[in-house]
Amino acid sequence: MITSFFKKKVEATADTPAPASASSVPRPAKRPIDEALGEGASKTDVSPSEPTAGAKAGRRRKATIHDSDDEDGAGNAADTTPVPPLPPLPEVSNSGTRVVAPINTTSEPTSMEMDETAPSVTATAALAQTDAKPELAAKAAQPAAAAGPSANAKGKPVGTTAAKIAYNKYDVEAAATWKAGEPVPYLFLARVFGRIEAEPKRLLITELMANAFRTVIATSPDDLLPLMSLATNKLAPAYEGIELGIGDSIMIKAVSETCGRSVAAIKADMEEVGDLGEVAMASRTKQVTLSKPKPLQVRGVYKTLKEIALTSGHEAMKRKGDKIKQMLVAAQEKEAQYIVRSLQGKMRIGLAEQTALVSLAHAFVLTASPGRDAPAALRGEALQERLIEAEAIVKQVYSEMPNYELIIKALLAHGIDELPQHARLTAGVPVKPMLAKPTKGLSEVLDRFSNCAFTCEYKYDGERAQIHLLEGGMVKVYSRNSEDNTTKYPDIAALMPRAIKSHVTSIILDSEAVAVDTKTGAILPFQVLSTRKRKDASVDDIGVKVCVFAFDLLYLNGESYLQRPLAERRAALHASLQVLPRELEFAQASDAADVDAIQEFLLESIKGNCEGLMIKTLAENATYEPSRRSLNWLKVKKDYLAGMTDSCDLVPIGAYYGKGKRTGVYGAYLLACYNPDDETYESVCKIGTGFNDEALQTLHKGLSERIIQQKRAYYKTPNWADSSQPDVWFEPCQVWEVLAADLSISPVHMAAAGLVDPAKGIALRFPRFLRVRDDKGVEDATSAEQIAEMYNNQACTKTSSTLEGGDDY
DNA sequence: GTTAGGACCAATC
DNA sequence: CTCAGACGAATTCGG
DNA sequence: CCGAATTCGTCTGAGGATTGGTCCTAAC
Repeated sequence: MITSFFKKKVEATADTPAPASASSVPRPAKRPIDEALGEGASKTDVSPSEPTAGAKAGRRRKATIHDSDDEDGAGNAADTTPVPPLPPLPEVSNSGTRVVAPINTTSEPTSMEMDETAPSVTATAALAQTDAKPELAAKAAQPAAAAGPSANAKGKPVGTTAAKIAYNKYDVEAAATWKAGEPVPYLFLARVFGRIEAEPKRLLITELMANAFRTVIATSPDDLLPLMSLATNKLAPAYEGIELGIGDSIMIKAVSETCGRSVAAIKADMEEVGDLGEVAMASRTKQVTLSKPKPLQVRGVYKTLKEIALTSGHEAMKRKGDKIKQMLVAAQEKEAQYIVRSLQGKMRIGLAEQTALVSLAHAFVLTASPGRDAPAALRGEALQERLIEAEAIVKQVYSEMPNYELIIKALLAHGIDELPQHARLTAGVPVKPMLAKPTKGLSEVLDRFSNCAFTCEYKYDGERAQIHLLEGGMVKVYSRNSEDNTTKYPDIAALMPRAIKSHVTSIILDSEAVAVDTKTGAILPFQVLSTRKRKDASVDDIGVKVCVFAFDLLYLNGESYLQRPLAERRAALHASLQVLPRELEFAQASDAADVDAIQEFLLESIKGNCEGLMIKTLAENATYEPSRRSLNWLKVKKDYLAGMTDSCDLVPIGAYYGKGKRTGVYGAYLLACYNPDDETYESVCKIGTGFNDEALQTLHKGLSERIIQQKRAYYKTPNWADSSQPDVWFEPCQVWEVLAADLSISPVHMAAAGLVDPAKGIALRFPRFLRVRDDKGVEDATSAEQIAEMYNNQACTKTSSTLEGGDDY
């Protein structure tokens, strides 16, 4: 019966909806910041909370390329500034030529020139009033005009091995308004961030950041670590466990208090603007401050953020709040915006770790270092090769030693080429784990690995555990994100000495920690694992037992195994450990290459309460190098398999305003199933992924017409705090097809409450939007009873396994 | 002063 | 964890 | 064979359920 239900779903999914061409709705990746927000004092001010501003923001949001060009043009006009001191921005070389999207042939020729001269200058107040010296702009414009749009500065045709990033025309020293050795003003960084945020091209972003690094290296190298940390929003290595303890709620309060505005007013602005940082900046700019506080410094902001993170105990929130307010009060231009974003943990400027690492590498190539040619000696292709080489070194080193402090110290002291000798893989320091790329099915896997040896392993539904055994016997356990989980897993620490064979003195292994029933040995669901104590657990009172399923070896007896092929690493793994049943085992693996055998193996894995398979090459391209190819493994999860899916038809009953790039549309919806027994709609999950831009627009438009003032009496929805309640409610009017990986007993959602658990309802795990079901009425939505049935039908829920769903494909 | 519950956060997937 | 969009590089197509 | 078109890989930032830990507040 259930199978037939699934079958029905499969058919339903088969007829594809007309795919919307993404080009039909040109939405710029980055919305230029609204002028109204930046210009506080100088212009007739329009508060963002006022309706006019909202309308304006809305228009801007749909801006096409034209608008961005306008922005560029406006930014070109240099200005004077009332706010000293003003460090000049690093100048970008004009290697990049804007390639206007082929669909949009309407852009004017002017866009080119504008772009060449000042690719990232926008009309924001902060940047409009920059120092962009006219001479500089003119200088930059000239060679560009001469070279033409499809050639780089040297006039070489684009396409061959033309310069990736030219790195000309940046006067490292002149960019600094501070004297060498003095602290770098935070304003310098804030302006760089501003330019980066306005720049969609990654190569130019890389260049902007690299130039900022160059200037700081040349003048105040002590500030390089703070700079890197602020740019990537990492206060300390993950394994040191330093957390800000600040979230949106606290930030909203802090902003409202600093700016003397109500929380409600801030929230109202958020609806329009979609970014608390911008709201803070706008509110600050409008404030009249009597005494001017000392300008913020890069190292000062960094230090304060760390202090905030380390604040704990009685009145901690108050003390954190005070520090935040201090910074915000001292903030000028866009400083407030980026301070707020740092505290929120989302810089959203289009530059993240990977790009920052590249910039860092490039900066050191372009800076004279011990035993290296002066950068001036490097030109053209030689320079490019050098940049690429440096990039690889830095990324590689970072993946083996994810610690900016050590890397930057080593870079400053010894330069790039010596870096690997000073920051290498060590037991006790986590390695960035290798990740897997999702695939849509076995056929894709076979496609990809058609001509090389590969192996399949069970994909266990637990938690990644990178286990280090150090010389001397100490054991450390790290998570997927390099957090130190040692005190969470004293049981793993205890089993390691028993598991290693006698020749092993130190080892790093990669594994999945999975909850198991010690009596039966059965694998338990992830939900059970997550109830384990997280900190300072003691071996004696561990409620949930764990079995470690080891699948890789990265390091053995002082030697790195990262460069060796998987076949070899796996052999060493098996040779180094002995199985301790229900405590440490090897991941179930099969080297079979024929389709039927793999299919069978996949089915078995699912019957064994696993998520599916991991597929990895054994010999070629089989090293453990997350830096070079982070997704060299493939995963086949059961929810991608036709016939094994949990697909539902659900009704959107509420929605949340989107933030960031979803500003102006709903960012997420609350979905419900239908319970015909008492004619209610019971919430089963929120959903915020699977929509393309067009769907976001259409759904927003369509459902905005169905808003009701209050939620209906027959909506059974979570008992959330006010701050989590949907921003709007809808009448039941649409049915959406939604895919999920699993169903879980929910502490908040209401679906099928009473049918499986006496009080709790059921929720979807990893829900994603597939399409609107125009063919279904709201009362044809998946019923509460069906949800319960689907829950009970899951492999891990079943007692007597009758999972013979193989017939479905 | 102590404790219980709630709000919020950070972490896993 | 899932997903979409953007850029840039690689590869394929067509004259 | 070269330039244009297309595909592919990488990176970023939107968003999900669920849990334990921390701090605050209100009641005792």
